[in-house]
Amino acid sequence: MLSSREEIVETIRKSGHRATSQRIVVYEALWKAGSHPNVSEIHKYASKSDPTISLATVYKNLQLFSEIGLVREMGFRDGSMRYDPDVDFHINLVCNKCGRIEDFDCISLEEIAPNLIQKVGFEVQSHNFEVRGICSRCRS
Amino acid sequence: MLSSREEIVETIRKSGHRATSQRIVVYEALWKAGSHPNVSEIHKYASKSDPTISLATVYKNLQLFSEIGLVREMGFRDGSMRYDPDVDFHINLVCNKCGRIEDFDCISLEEIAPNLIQKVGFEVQSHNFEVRGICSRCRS
DNA sequence: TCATTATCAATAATCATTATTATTTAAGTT
DNA sequence: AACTTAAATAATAATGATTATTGATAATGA
Repeated sequence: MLSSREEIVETIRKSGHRATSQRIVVYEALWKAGSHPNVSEIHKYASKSDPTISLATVYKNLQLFSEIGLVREMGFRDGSMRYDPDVDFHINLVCNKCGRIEDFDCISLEEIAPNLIQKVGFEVQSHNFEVRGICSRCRS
Repeated sequence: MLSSREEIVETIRKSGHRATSQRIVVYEALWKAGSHPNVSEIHKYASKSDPTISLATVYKNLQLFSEIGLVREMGFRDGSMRYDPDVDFHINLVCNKCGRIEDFDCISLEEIAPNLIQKVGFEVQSHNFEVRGICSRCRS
């Protein structure tokens, strides 16, 4: 997580984009909105800081953040996209009953599939590792 | 892959559902439609066997197949759902440029995250392991 | 056969996302 | 500090995938 406003501004600038107030608001909302939020949840939180921020702006900036590696997109069963600000490799345990998503740390992608670039010529940019089932709460 | 019509019929019946001619057509179309097709591609192929089959029927039956483990759903960036009839654990290498999806066999989920059920009480039902980047064709 | 119930086709409705357009603004330049 | 201009924004219309609805049809069990 980029903690200070200056860090966020710098990261966005470095990527060749403008550090607008809306972008900072969206990035902060991403963390406030809880675990793996979807766009409307992020928009809800962003609206608290900037009541006039448009939904389209939230969409666009989440896309930008995804491109510059600040967030990870997770395509979802219900047709909505969710966003995970933790871009490190891990498993998302998704409960099929309650929909809750739990992070689970595991061995690295390099250990699971070593040398993808040399073996099959595939250059890794991002990853999304979902395991679906029933969580502990729903089982008990 | 369930190769014979009898095998398909039996699998659907065992799950407590009717083995209608439309279901068999959809299941067969799933394989004919090539690698990781989306719903409209599957519908296109199903229509060749049954010209009156409805898009909604294809949707419903793919959902059913997913529930009974005959197919794996893959939520996608473009908002459409894709279907992978290979339900064994593997990595889907998705190219961000051309959209092509390549399968990559790797070590098992049990080796990556042993005893999920004992460790965190999570009961695994299905999985979707996506690694995105640039494929060999697009890099050269 | 008849009754029951799942499934079906057709299409309308929904909802997430993207495109459009006129306006505003960040950030470099003078 | 004012000027310039491409980039970003707000508001909203358009798109497109998916789901809901409804009346018809067909499988299954009594």
